[in-house]
Amino acid sequence: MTFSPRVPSRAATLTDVARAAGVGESTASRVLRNKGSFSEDVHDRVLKAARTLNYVPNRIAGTLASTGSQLIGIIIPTLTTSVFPDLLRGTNAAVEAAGFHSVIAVTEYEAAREEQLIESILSWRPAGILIAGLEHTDRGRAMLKDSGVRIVEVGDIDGQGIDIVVGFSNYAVGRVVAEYLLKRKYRRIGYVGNEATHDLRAGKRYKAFKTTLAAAGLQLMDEEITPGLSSIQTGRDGLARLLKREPDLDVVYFANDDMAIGGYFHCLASGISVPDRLGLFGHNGLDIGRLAPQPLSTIRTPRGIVGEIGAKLLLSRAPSQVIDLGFELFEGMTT
Amino acid sequence: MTFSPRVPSRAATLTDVARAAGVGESTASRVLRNKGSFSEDVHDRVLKAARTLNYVPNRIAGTLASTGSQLIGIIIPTLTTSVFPDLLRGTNAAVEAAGFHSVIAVTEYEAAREEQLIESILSWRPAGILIAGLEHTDRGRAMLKDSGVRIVEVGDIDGQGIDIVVGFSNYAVGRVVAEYLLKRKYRRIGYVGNEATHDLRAGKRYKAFKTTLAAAGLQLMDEEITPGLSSIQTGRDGLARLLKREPDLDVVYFANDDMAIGGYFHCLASGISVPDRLGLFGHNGLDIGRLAPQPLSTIRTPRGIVGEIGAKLLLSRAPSQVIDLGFELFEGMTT
DNA sequence: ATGAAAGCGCTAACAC
DNA sequence: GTGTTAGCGCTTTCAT
Repeated sequence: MTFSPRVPSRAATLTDVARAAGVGESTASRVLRNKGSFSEDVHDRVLKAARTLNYVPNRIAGTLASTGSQLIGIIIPTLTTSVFPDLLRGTNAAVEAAGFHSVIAVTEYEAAREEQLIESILSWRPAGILIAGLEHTDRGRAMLKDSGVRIVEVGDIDGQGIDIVVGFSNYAVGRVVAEYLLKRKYRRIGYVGNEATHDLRAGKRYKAFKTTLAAAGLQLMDEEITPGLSSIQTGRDGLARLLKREPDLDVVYFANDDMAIGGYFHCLASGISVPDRLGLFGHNGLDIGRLAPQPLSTIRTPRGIVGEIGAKLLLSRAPSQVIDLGFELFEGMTT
Repeated sequence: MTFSPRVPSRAATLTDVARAAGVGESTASRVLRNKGSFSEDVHDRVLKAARTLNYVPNRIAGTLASTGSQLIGIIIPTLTTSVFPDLLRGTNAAVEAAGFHSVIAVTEYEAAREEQLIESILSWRPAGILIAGLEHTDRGRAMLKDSGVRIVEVGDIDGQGIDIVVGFSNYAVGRVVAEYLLKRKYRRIGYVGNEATHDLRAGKRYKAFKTTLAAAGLQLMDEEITPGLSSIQTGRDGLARLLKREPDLDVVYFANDDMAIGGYFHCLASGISVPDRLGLFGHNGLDIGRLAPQPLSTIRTPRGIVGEIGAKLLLSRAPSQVIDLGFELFEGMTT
């Protein structure tokens, strides 16, 4: 029987590197972070020691010691539609370019879950938090505000922000869409959406849409609100039910492109001619709508840019502010 | 002039809570984590103190002290196609359900960047890492292996894994597609893809595809490899160039659905009848292809499930293993 | 059941 | 230019 030498399986620490290089810990730290001063010779020895020891710095410890994290919290409602991945793409580019990392959390559009995730993310002491929307629970909002870190709320500017707000006005969208449809002489107007509790931004568009119609002396002929998340399926089924009740509608406004495409499929399947017999209007400007046989009329939102600008401001010392990035009405072939 | 009492702006710490509750730090810690024993009375006092102080635990400190993080590192090539968000959706559900958080990093398909991100992610001492693909730089692979944490490689099972591998065989995909096209009597076959350096999985499909053709005594009539990332645009342009050289092709295999849809658009725009005059075959089973005027023939991959199972195994103590989740050939209307 | 004390691995003064 | 020292906020023995 032989004794095998005890091999330390734990990862190498700064202390190990310092010892191997024959210098003090702080010197090794300075070299590794390229901060402060040190001699050429020491520099080489430390780097060599780090390499041979396969040293990977422990940022957990570094963050604790310096009280300054390189983590950014990202809180979004869902990953099911491409809307938020598009946003993420923008944020991530900016975040990684700055040497930070994103910690993401998905609320599934549930307020209670959001509150819990805010606390959870905050417990990582991120350098900042980027969160979708302006509506949070009182406690959630209080935690964000009291956290002392930069907060960026994205995607919606209709309401009271905490620090920095980047997005566009969903009220304006609802109004613009209504005005457009009215201008195009549509009068028998329907709406297909999902419960506003699930998507507050869609609720704002809906509200402004109705208000604008009312100002023109019109009102929604009928609407179909489906519970749960929006999808191609719910859009398709929703339109079918709506038309069963009101076959004479001349246009339908959908809460988003997914549902609108679903509606479009219903029309294709039922032989309803678009846009002659029925016009369709969506929201978001997703690929799926742009690439449909007849490109979907919709509102194109600057999701990637919102994410990117949001992240950049998050990492900046800019003063609190609201940035309206606007949107674009795309007139496709469904209206 | 009055003195305002100095308000500590810093966040409350465990020490603050303990003091406010009139107990020791360790006792407060036990109560807050519901671990160990304490009296009913102490329990209430600590919780009340925590609430009134708006205490948010500092997991950075907690992790450092307990050497056990609640962070999972996720390393993926891109956020541009919906393939990886789909994956993410699966992982995130499992990760959050277990009370963990995902730290994501995007390599943009660059090996050097991946290596750098591996180190960067590792510096957060995650409980595990989920990474796309089996190919990494030597140093990247070494760092992963030596990290001591669970590593899950997803999306590809053709090669040597480090710990746990979840995905499907891209070689098998290439072979199955070739066999299918041959069975359908296609003989004048072309390929449109992007540089294999950018998407190694696509390269494997391509290779197996050619090998299978060769075994049947056939070879690719022509191919068009575009540099850079794949997109609808590159697929469209690629097919156009390919057909200019070889107008007599009867089917084209694309590296993925994005490119295939681009090719489909080229056909629509140029009056090329699909599939009579030219067949098109993609890969991934994206919505965009499923919802095209003529549903795209493609390979449907179980991305969400791969992510979910991968994450579950990541958090488990399961032994190292390879899990083949397979794929499905979807015969659409473009072949 | 509870508290004191010793770190976790690092950074940031502050000496030298 | 370099080393020593004192924490960062928490968890974890180990007494009591």
